[in-house]
Amino acid sequence: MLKYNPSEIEKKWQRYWETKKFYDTKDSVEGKKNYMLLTEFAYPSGNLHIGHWYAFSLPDIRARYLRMKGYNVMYPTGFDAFGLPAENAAIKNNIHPEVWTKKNITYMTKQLKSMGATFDWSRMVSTMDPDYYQWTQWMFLKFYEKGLAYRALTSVNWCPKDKTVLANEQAEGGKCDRCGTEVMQKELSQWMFKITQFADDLVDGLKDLDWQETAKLGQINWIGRSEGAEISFPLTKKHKVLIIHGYTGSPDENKYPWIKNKLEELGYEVDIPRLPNTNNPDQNEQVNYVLKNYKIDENTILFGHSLGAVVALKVLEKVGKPIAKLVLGAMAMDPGATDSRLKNDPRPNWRNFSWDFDFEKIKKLTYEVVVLSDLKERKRIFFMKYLSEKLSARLIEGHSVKEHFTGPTEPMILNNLINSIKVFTTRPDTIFGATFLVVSPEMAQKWINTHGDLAPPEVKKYVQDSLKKTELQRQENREKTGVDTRAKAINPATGKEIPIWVADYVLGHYGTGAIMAVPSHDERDRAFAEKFSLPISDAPLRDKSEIMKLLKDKGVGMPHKTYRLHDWILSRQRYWGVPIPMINCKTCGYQPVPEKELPIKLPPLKDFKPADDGRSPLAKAEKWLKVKCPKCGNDAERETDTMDTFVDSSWYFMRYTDPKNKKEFASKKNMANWLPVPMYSGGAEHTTMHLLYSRFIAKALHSLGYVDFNEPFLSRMNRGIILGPDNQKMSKSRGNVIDPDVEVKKYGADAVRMYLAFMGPYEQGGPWSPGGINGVYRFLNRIWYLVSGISYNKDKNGGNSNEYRDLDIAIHKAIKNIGDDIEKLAFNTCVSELMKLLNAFEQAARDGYKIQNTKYKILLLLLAPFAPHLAEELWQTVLKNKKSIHLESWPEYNQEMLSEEKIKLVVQVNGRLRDTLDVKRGISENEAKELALKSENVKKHIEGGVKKVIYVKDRIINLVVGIDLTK
RNA sequence: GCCGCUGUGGUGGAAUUGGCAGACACGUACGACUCAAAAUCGUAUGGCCUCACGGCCAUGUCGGUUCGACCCCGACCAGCGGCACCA
Repeated sequence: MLKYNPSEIEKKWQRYWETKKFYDTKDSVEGKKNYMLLTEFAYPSGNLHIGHWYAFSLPDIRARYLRMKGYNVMYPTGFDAFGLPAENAAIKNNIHPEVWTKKNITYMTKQLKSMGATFDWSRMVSTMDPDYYQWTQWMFLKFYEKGLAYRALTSVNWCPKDKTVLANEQAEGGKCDRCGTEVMQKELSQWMFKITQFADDLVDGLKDLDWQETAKLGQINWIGRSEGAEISFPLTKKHKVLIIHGYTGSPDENKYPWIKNKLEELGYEVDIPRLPNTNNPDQNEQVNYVLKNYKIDENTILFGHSLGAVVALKVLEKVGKPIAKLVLGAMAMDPGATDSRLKNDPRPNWRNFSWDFDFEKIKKLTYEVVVLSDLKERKRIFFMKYLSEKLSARLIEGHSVKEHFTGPTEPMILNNLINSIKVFTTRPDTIFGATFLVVSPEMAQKWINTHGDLAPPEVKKYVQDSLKKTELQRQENREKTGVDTRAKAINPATGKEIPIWVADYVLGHYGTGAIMAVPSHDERDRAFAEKFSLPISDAPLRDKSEIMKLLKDKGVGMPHKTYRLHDWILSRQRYWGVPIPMINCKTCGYQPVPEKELPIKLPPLKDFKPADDGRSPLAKAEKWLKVKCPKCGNDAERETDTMDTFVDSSWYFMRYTDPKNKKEFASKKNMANWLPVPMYSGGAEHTTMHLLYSRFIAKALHSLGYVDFNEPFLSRMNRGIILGPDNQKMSKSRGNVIDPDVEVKKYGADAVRMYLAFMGPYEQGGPWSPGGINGVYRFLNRIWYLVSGISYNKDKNGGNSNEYRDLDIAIHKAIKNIGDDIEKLAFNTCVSELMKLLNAFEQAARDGYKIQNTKYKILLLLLAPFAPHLAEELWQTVLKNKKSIHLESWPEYNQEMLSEEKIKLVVQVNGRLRDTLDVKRGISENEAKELALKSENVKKHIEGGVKKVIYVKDRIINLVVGIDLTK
């Protein structure tokens, strides 16, 4: 008898399966349902670790099982090939990232093949392949077209060591997640994806997904939706409001008298110039009229409505001095661009209005710009968005407003005219206890930018100092700091005047960047109030909806949602990534690369180290860099930043469905064959990154009509982590690393796979136990000897089915339980079942039964997904089957076999076990009672007399004695 | 601080979801084989009392609901994870 030699048989069968292309998946197969089993593809770090085995070999059990159940199963894999570690390793070893990465891919492919998994290598994708990243670039362009990708100046996480920007998700706890260096805040212009546009959908969409609760909650926490209200606290400083009416308008027109009246009630001074020639306006004439007759300074709030907004912008541009606030309501559009009504307007002066503004200049002249959209015409909304982007303005979309703001009362305008500090709160019901306001240093800085002269020096100093600090430094010091701005606001609920402070415990990037402080209800506010002796009010709570109604009626508060989630900053100042397909032209600004020029290939570069000025190494690729502007044809430069690799990896599963497509990232038809992914397993560390990004990309593509699904992953299993034998995280320094190659050499791939399956629940992981894998290895040996020890044609006497009944029952139970448990991904209990089944076989053999060939076959079929090599070897070599075991069907179980005729009935007295009876299945309560009462041990315990009998058929009979049931 | 998860033998873990707690393994002890060891096979293995039949205790702690609770409810303790000066 030959010994079980895994390394020999495993190589043999791996070659056999590969040559026969067993696992190259067809797009569809007649009569079979498609099933894509997705696991996160690997980063080509250079070596497979035990975690990879856990990630890939366990889902493979399910893949093999589903194949046997008749599915057309795709089990794809690939490589997430771009990224920082490749570049760092490359720099360290003085080898090109591409060479390094390709070498790793080759080596890891070999390692992956040693698992004996059913990977479909014909569909392998690698994100560094231009055929792949051309579509990553294409998606960027499509997103750019629709405003889902944009460039903006933001405060970003900057790693001084890696010299690159990091997403919030990559800078958790204020440390770079690659190198651990403390992250700094830096103001940079970056490309971003508008993931916040889908924030609600990303939260609400989870409801219908079959994901682990922990994964769902992780995302919900990360998105951090808070529902509350945005409330305006008017400043006590009385401003002058200058209202510029629109085309054919006048100070007497609809809402103006009402607004004027209301503002004056609040103590504002209001001017509404009666503009000359309102029915046939001339821009210069109107602008000059305003400039001549009205004083405009830092106390002025300027409001322009419709065509008046155009006048207002020109007025401000000409004044050239800061004003308090600029409000543009329902602004008329550039006639050349969109509005045919204007274009065809017969009045020549109208058309001669200039829409050419120096937006940068205007931005610097205002502390705050608000754009009010009337939300009635789509073109107009588009223009309002454009305008608010140009001016970095708050865009307020009107709800239930009169068309073009022509109602006799317009609270939305009034509310936004008042110069106020807006706060976000989840507790509007505490507003009566709000005794001061606190603004963040970021918000204060904006105000200082335009009104620097007015700010007290200690405020300037405090703001400067705190903005220098990193996020981490600001959070380290929990002791409250802050200064009084000396400005005052009115609490709109109490009407009382309250101070405004600036303090760094208020964050600039959350909510409005300012809070109403309620020391009586908020610990932080209390600590602050106590430290600086600010008033604390014990005003009682009010009913939330009552408060909201009050604030709404006053026009100072609206329900509002805020998110912790920020837009996805995807620019990376790095070489080893996908170039962002944009061109920067001095005259035309950023222009998209024409689609037909894709892919923009990463230029070969010898020196790919990041520059000290923070510019991407791509800036050194001079030939590549210099291009013509696609719009004006003048000299221009390519964008030198590359994309965050999470962009690459957020759509790779779509490519699996159509990996060779040259015309699309994947055809809708092919995607329909496989997507959305029914089952995705991977690491819990990706909950708030990869999984969230992928969901966003899918939703964005869906909204643009390129994919038919809105959620990419219907179910998700986060797998656990394999720890070292010492129950600690594996690490070289601890010396507790288990090398899968070593284990495979010692015990074989089958044993490694099966032990990983056996060690515990998949979502839990656990410590690697050398004894544990040895136990599994022993089990495989026992199978080997059991099956290869049989001799044929000796089962002639085995026809007596009664003799085989115990074994048959064990077999049928195993078929059912293993199938059920694989479906549940409860691999550990599957292995237990297989062990029990082997015990039953061995018991039968020990009892002298001759075991039929067909029974061994079932044993091997059940084993096949778990130990595919051993099962194949015994199936073909020992049992002499011509066809591979992996082309066989999963065996059927016989329901009758599962319900044994004889069962053990548990007899309890007062719920305590007193005896077990061997009885026939299905006996009646009376029969059971009679039998139970005969039991000697039961008799001893029922002396008080049986008061009540609980009978659960085929399970238990419980005799209740001496308990007063009337109580 | 908020949210969530988990507590079962010496160890990893089972338990048909309210019906025999500890399946299946690891480990340990003893035995068989062996000159011996390893490997393999067999027996035992939650604790306490008992020669035994059997009994009592036992699923983090305390209490409750129930004929009956690892499972449901309440309070607490411990560990892990996510978020965190997020208003």
